[in-house]
Amino acid sequence: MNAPDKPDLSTTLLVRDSCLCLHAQRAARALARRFDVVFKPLGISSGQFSLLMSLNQPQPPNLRSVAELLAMDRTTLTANLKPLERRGLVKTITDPADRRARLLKLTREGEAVLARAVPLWRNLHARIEAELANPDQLRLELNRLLGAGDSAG
Amino acid sequence: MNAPDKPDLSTTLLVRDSCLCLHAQRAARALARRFDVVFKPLGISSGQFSLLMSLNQPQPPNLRSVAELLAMDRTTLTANLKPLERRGLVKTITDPADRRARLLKLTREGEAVLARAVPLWRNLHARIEAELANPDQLRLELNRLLGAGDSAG
DNA sequence: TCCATTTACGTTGATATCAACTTAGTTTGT
DNA sequence: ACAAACTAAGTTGATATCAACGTAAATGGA
Repeated sequence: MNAPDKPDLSTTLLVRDSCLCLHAQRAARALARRFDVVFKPLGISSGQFSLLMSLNQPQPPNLRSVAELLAMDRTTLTANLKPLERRGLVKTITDPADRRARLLKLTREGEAVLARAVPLWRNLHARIEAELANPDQLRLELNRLLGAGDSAG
Repeated sequence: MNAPDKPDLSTTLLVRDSCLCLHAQRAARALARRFDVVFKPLGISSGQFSLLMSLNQPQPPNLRSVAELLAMDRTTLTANLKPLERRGLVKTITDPADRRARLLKLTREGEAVLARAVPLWRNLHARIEAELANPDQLRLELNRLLGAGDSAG
């Protein structure tokens, strides 16, 4: 129970240079800002683009499955849907096969916004990939970070 | 000016599988949750850990430089400091050499919390690195995403 | 010196994020 | 059929995130 001292400078530098959580947060913030800028004329954010796109399926998915796809908390998704529903880009219907579940569906207007966003996404995304040495490898590694979660080895 | 149609399924799948913004957000969220869990006994989040660690410098940095280091908006940092100041982990002083600037400093208690967090970070971070094929490569690519910002090429 | 510009920061308003708790519908064992 | 367990989702409260706007201090040119 000795009072822990202040971490020394070498530890600080190690964390700053190597922490994958920090590196991922920074990259995520920077990328979000860049996409926010290009989507701004359409009135949507980068996160809203991802969400709308994930709803563009033949069969309307329920809330849980979309939250899983986006690797976000279920309750975060509930919150994120609110402004999109209010603006008429998304609507929800109770699943007739399971009245607990809400199925999420793009409206016509939601589809139109998404269609206009796609060329903007293509343009910026191509520029971003050009900045990278190996985008495919990056995607693979990022996906690996989703897996386990908490299997305390 | 023709009304854009709904994006077709192949486009949707392309975006879902390749969008680096989406992939980065997902990985960032998943990582944050994992670190939040291990830091919970100390009452700090993963983001607060990164922030506290970035203040552990010989010379107290000002707000702008920390925001840059974390690649976050300056006003976000202002907001993030509030709960840490309220809990007495961080204090700020006006820079005597430039009275516009606030210098950010860990308190003794902030240093103590940070010191107790380090072994928890080491443990989880090692497990996470073990899940990856090439952590160094991942960090390099993530850092590349910080650079340009908006140089519309 | 004086004023325009630049720089550092704060506030506000909207959205994003998650844990903890709650409600309601479904499934299962008997 | 019925109660227990499980599952889908909502609500609340705290923090995180950023753009837009506003304030004050430093800087630089005439």
